[in-house]
Amino acid sequence: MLLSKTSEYGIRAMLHLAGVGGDEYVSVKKISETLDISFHFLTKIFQQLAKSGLIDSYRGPNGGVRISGSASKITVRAVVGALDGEDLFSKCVLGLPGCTKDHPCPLHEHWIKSRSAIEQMMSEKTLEDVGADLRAGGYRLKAGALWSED
Amino acid sequence: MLLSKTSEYGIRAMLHLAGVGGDEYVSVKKISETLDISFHFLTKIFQQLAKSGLIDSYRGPNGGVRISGSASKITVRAVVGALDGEDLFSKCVLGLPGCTKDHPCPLHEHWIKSRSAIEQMMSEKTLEDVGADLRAGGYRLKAGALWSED
DNA sequence: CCGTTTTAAGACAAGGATATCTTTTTTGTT
DNA sequence: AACAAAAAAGATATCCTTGTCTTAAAACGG
Repeated sequence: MLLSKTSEYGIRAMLHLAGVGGDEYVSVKKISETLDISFHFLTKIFQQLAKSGLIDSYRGPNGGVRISGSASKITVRAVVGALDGEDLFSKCVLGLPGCTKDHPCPLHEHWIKSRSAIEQMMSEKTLEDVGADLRAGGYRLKAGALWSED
Repeated sequence: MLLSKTSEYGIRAMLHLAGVGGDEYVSVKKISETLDISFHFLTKIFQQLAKSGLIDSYRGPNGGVRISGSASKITVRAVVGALDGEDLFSKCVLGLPGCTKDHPCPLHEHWIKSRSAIEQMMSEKTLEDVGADLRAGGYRLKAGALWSED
């Protein structure tokens, strides 16, 4: 599996916030119900994202979470980095420590190309871009329905 | 992590066999010591590879494992498929079931390109190719040393 | 000041991946 | 036939991810 469940859920939740737009706080409970994700698990994911500075959180009635700063400054790449760490973008495909151009595994040259392609793909996708895509329609963030039908 | 430890070890072991060349049986014990991989764990991995038809095994003195058929017909892609299954090459990056061109997640179009690039990279690497690379020198299959220094 | 809503934090449970150990079966050698 | 070498198979242990549950802390409204 490329991404952990933590990252899968975290990305979906962040993209959902981007689709909602604005700077209102949205409760984690609401998000978890909308996206069919375990509430308590999602809470912990947002706590990690808060520590990484990607979201703001606020307690009490009408509290919740929101994207921190501008959605145009946050990429899917940053969400994965905050939740799964840098391994996907830095480690050897065979798990060898210190696999570099000078001390390569047999797949090194080829893997770093694929790895860079993944990183670039995730880096050029900002939350703002995806939010606009979602509002334009035709995309899904959960199993059953289109985003607009959430 | 892109690949499981099972696949990481399995690929390294298969590439090692390709580097050795010939159709002699090599004992799993020897391979596990050469590559610093747990013997019992590697045994189970080879059992899976045997069931998938990628290796032959033979018991008793001078027994062991060897690549089944021609090393030019087996790719890294096939090893991953046998050990980790098809998920990496078929599933949605966000884990959504039924994520297709008609019912896409917001990353679908971009992800299938990266996914295909990975699959193609692994598909064009045959064990024979890598075996030749290893014998030519300069590559590693374990943490410390070059393959020729195994 | 009290009750409600919400995130924060911690404890715990289930499951799978990883790893180790033991026993069985097959094969070759003496 | 007896022994040794090696894979096959099964049992068990450890760890991390995933998921659930409970309690605490913060914020708001009456």
